Amino acid sequence: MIDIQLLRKDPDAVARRLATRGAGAFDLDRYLELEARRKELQSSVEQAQAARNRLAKEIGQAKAKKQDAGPLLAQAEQSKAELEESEKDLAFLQSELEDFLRRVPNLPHESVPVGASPEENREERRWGEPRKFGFAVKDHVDVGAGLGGIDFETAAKLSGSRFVVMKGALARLHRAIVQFMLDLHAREHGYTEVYVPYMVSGACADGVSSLAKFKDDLFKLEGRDLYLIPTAEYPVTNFVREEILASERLPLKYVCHSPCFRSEAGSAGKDTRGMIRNHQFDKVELVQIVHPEKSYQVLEELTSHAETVLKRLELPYRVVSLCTGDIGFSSAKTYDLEVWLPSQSAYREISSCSNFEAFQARRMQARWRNEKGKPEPVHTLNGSGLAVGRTLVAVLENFQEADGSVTIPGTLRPYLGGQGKIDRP
RNA sequence: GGAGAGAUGGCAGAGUGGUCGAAUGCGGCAGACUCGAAAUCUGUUGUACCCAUCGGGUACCGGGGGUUCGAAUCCCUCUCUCUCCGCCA
Repeated sequence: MIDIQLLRKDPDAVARRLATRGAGAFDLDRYLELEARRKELQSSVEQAQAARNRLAKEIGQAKAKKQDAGPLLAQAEQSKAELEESEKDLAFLQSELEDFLRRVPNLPHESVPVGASPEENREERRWGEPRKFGFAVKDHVDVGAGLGGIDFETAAKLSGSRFVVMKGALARLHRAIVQFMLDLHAREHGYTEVYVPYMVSGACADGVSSLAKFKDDLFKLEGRDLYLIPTAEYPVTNFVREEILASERLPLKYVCHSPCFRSEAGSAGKDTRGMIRNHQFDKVELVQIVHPEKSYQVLEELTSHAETVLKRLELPYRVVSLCTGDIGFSSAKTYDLEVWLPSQSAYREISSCSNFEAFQARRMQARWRNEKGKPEPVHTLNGSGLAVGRTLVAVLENFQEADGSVTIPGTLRPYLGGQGKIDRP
């Protein structure tokens, strides 16, 4: 949630900043109306409650002194129904306001480029030189099929479209990529490796994003309040939900490998071929819980941790700062890492690194105790480090050879028993 | 899946209808004593919200609902934890 104090103090400024995300991000008039009604009703309810409490106390005292409490009792009974009525009204109004506020996206950071669509994202830097191929490049589907290791027909038979079966050397390569990423972040970047549930409650889902707005993107378990995680961010960030952390426990740095499940409800016809956009894919996720004043420095660090994966794998990429119209619901600022895919002659997203500031922390009630001993929301960040399926795609495409084999990047070879190349079976 | 027990503040643990936001102990913080520390003593120590200048008020004893003038305390329900039985990778 956005900062309610800020919203009360200067609703116009909040509305102006949210407008940079696009029309309809925030209905200022609706907010002002709800808030005005809430204030008035809450004051009157609390005054009535105070009167009731006073009266109840007097009745208790009268009874203790064996005095006649009859008149007081009659008086109390009389005002009861009226109070109950307005308490109900207030509860309804408060939940209405809460629902409204939970649907409001985060305020973009001032450094985020203002723009309506991905075309207005800002390229920050490039790394690596796309390789010149002396032959016609194949995409990862054809490379994988040629090696007999990627099988979409079997996957479709089992589960429909947007799933994959991997076999043999390619299944091993997939696993090697996971191991390499986990080891890199745990050993060199100081993250603690964690294993987590792949299903979380609706409350956890609403802690990191808006369940009301995005439930169609998730797979839900029939008849239960459980959702398959679309990213390890969901369980891992919620580690600190409803906690008040001692200052010295920060920062918390977690790295987590998990499968991710996405319905891809709005993606009909998009990236239908191959492993780019599947219902199930693996990802190694980086999550940090930090002091508020450190979060922008940490965003740069976390992004560089994800970049290190691409550098070690010798995959050319660029870093893009998403514009106000393209950043996610909860994010204040996001860098996308885009890897070079020769078959598309384009950079494609392989990681997304975001600072959510206190937005998720307020939704989750995740706080730390500041120097004055007061609880205040932590800042949360996460980034893919990286999406495993897309990394496999990038390796297959960038390291393919004219004879159909694939050279294995040096950094992965220790994870494959020293194997330097994947050949036709 | 069946039977039983339980869930109270940072932790332990009392409290079975009225002055309980909650005893007591531990821990934390501040002070006294000390050259300093330990020990001891004294004080203090939950969260959110509302109105307001000081200050006052409301809510919260696992979640939700109910009974009552009044609920940590009584009733219903859900969740979780523990013990025993069954099943099982």
